[in-house]
Amino acid sequence: MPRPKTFDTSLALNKAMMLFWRQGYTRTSMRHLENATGLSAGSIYHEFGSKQALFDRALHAYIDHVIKARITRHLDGAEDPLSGVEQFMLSSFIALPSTYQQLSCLLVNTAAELDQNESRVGTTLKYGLKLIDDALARTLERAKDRSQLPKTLNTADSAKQLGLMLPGILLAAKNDAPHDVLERAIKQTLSQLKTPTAADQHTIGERHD
Amino acid sequence: MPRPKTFDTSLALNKAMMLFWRQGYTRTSMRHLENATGLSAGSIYHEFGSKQALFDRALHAYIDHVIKARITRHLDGAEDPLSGVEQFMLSSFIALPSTYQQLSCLLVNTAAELDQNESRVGTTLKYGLKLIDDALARTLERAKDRSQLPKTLNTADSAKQLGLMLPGILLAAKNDAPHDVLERAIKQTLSQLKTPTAADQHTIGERHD
DNA sequence: AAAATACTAAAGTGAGTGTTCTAAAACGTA
DNA sequence: TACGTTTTAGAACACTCACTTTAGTATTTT
Repeated sequence: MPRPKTFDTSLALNKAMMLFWRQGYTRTSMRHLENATGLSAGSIYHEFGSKQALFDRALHAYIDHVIKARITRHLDGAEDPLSGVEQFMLSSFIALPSTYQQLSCLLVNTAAELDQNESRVGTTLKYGLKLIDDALARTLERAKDRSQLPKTLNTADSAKQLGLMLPGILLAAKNDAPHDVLERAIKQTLSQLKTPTAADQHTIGERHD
Repeated sequence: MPRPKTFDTSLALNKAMMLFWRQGYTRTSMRHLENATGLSAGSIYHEFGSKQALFDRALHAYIDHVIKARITRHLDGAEDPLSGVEQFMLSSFIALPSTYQQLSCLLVNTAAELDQNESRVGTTLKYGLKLIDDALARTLERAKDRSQLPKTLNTADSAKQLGLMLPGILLAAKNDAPHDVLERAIKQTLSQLKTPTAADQHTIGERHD
């Protein structure tokens, strides 16, 4: 019986996500969001509740679309797991679709910008980061099965090691670091994983915290 | 002839630096800076010109005091260069003096928060990051001289590799990542450097960009 | 004492912030 | 046609922001 809504919620959410991605949370004002979504502030608050809640949903949308697509494409969907991992790492700062270029990563940006006491966004953030770590570990395990990596390698720790490099890579890329330097650091790390080390022997098995 | 100034500029700068370190640039208002320094807004503007200029000087102070102290203590001043590097990496998220605790790193925070077109702060930032990379490379080279690392190791690339991990480590620590996971990732990376890999052979010598 | 400089405190600038209110508009049903 | 309900745009709210101005006071030298 009531008046039906005239806009597409998920389309508006996507517009908001792109804006947050490009500008971060703080630098994006409600006026910007009004312009980007085509909605008025009233409608936005009616639909999403608050700027923070909208951001949380935008972050979720980012994880579900952008991150999961990259995981599927470069990791789980990779024919060759080890070069898939390399592609995944490289794709964090190059070879993005043209519209997404120079956008860094919303997850990393959020982790840096986030105020500790915004626990709602914090849990969404951790969910996204864990998604990446797990996918990396899964793919390293697959590489191990194919004897691309030594049997002694701790894949969970190695996945963490790679995951820890991503923020640094993105920040460096944002600050005009030459791409070949980043590329070399990634390739060096991966080639080190291929070589068995004494340290691996001490940390086989368990490790579930 | 005139009335001499009654406040200590470098002391006020240090107070401002601590505040920026704890809260970041955007979240620190002029009112906060007035309270922290004990100066009135008028005096601050007379002395430093603008909030941005004050931040730039605070960042310089951070580099010259905090960063250089850590480099001297853990890298250049280390008896054992390799374990010095390990201590340097670990000290980024633990074992800080109690007053500095939970403060992450102003350099990393700035790199993340920075708007690309603030070129003044951008150059200061690069200066600080290069300081770290160079010190790491220097110390790895020293470790190589003592046969702690293989002669084939490219120290510049390895320094970059370690430097790229720092932002990730700090962001992870800020987001409640368990310290032992971070510790293991660091130690694993270092033990990998000790093992010669095929990739090293291709990248010996040159590399000056 | 006069001149010059340093500093504080407060008010005020104009722009921008997230959020709420209001009232009109648009629909399905009675 | 009129009603109940929801959507919508836009004004308005109360506030903070960086920054400037002004007026007054303090401390020095000439």
